[in-house]
Amino acid sequence: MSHTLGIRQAQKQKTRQALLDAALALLEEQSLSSLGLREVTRAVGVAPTAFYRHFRSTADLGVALVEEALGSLHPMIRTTVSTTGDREERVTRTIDLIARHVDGYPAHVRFIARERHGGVQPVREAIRDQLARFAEEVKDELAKDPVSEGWSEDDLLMLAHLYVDQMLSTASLFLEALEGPREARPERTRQVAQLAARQMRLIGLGRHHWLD
Amino acid sequence: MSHTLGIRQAQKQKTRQALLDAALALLEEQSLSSLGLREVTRAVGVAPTAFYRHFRSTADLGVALVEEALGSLHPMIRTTVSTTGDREERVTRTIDLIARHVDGYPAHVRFIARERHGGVQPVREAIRDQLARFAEEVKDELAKDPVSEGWSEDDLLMLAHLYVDQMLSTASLFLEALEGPREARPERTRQVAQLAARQMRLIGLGRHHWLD
DNA sequence: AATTCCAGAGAACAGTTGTTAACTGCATGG
DNA sequence: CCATGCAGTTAACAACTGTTCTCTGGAATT
Repeated sequence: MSHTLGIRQAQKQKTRQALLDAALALLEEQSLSSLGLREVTRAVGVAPTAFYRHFRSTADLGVALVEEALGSLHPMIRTTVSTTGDREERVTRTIDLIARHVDGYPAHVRFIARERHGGVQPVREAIRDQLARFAEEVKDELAKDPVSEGWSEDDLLMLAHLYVDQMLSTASLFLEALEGPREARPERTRQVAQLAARQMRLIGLGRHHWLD
Repeated sequence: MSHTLGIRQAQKQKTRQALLDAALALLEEQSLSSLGLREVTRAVGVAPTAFYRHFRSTADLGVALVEEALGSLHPMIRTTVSTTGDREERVTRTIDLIARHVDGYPAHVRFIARERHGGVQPVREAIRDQLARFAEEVKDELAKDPVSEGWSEDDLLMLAHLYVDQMLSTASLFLEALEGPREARPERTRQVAQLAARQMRLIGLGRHHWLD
């Protein structure tokens, strides 16, 4: 199925990726709506006009970044929600996985948190769609759990959205800890993990008494 | 206590407010990090240099907008959380109050949601501080409730943050409904209210079984 | 009534932006 | 091997940006 790309296509994809990477780096200290096309090409070391060979506009590049940041996350979601072990263990495992992801891809996390309500409509929509897909997947996994017996489809989706929002909020807090003063980092990370654990535990409790 | 301002100070405050209003309007379709000082002064109808008489930079103006958008919200929070009535009633009353606020100040809500994780550090910090103050106030109100007997201070604050995040998320959803196609607006608003009600109900359930 | 103060105006600055057009050189397919 | 395609370059454009300095008119102070 996969076809070996010619030298030409390979080089094109390479600069395209360089543009995406440079943009992501520049977005650490600004929003997409203020990201200039020249700024990006300058960082890559390529002529401004080369940008148009890959993207119509910076908004278009933003949508591509959404794919990159969230597209590869689906398998992780599935495995996370459906991990075995007792309830407390699953909570800590989930939070640990989030922390690990933030550590590995901080720029991606920041981009999503920032542009989810950002000033560029197409990007907002792309993020909303991806998160809705996540919620659907979480819902499917929740449905398999015996605890969900008797739940309506609406209620399952409501809970799924709550979980997704919670995960994003937690990821954002981990990121803040990561950006804070170096010496306070471990302690702050611990605090965030503890807060997230309690909140997830409380939501889990509400879940178990939903049908009372 | 209040002193009648001279013509001079009054006129100054008037243009200052005009700058804030114009900025807020311009921020409906972009982020603060891309908002230009000339853009704002042009919208108001004053010379670009007049801007410096009121703000050091657009970031500075952003911080002022945070005060305007969130500063006046504290009394509302207090009265909301401490309203009487049975649990179901309190949930719907709270959500109704949020919806009303979004209706009345949509630009403020959008600004806070957008810049909370936005590209301008001082503004992010200002919003974080204000939200932390909100959480403290919610915590104080929660502590008065007999349900909170035996709760640790940490757990109360954890729940307070969960509620604050939930409120902001709900407000943002109401805003999206408000911005959507005119004909789908009532139905979409109803859906958001229903979703928020269920989520708050579930959190409330978790709260009541916290000490099991 | 004379003086000080200061919000806002005006002009100019160097530097930036997105977009256009015509080009070059090299990998590709006939 | 040669003709075509196309990623990236070069140059130029009008428009825009934040910031500085100088000036002005009228309110505030004395």
